[in-house]
Amino acid sequence: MRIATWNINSITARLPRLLDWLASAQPDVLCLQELKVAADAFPQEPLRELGYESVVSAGGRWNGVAVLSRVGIADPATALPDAPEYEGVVEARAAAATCGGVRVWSVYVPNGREVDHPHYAYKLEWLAALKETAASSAPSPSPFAILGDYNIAPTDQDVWDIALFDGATHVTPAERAALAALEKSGLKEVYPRALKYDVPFTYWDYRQLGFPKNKGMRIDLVYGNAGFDAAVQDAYVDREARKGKGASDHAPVVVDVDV
DNA sequence: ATGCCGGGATGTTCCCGA
Repeated sequence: MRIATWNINSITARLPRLLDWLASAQPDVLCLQELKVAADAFPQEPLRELGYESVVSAGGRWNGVAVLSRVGIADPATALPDAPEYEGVVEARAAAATCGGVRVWSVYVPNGREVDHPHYAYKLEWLAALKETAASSAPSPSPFAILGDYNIAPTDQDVWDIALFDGATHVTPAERAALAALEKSGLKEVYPRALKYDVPFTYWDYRQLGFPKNKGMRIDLVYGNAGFDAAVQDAYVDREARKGKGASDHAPVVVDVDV
């Protein structure tokens, strides 16, 4: 089974590229983030024509996540249990489904903006809620994984120049401690192959030739429980999808599992 | 080569992303 995650930065703007990518990469399950679409504008029909059912948590202009599956959907969820609110709202940042026997979460972790911004405290609260979900599901003998845009670079090597991130979000000890907490809960990161260069970045800013100069970040991550990790056959970042006009600023992470 | 930001609403400007 092929499972992938991709921050597509607007499913409306990206629909032609999304449909092309589904047809060529042939994932069985795809976790999407940053849909930037209202629930009633989610493109169910063209996805259904390619054989995909969807669990959608749509937030309108911002956020929005989904799980697409062509191997069935059971026990759908459209929010993280005990998800914290931001400015009085539970944002559309998590969706889950059991697809072909694998429990899959698609998550869009809050950005944090600046370390002294309320959004950063919210980010850490959100990650604490995510850890609770991880801790309750990781012991399951069935494969379980949380895929998505974590907005955290796990190590200093996961950004193109750590010196430029002094005092910035995405690299702080507290954020990395949240990833360590997921591992303590029984999850392990699935590290993708690099198809080019040493570090498999997943995001490159649109500005200042970020992609051609490979000024990227590795922030789209896959964490799985023991059953999932044991089933992994291959994993890679499909940087081809970042090329050309009309690309998302993120590339998909693809994981092949033998389940 | 992959080429100098893009998306969407509050709309012709602003907020957000990381």
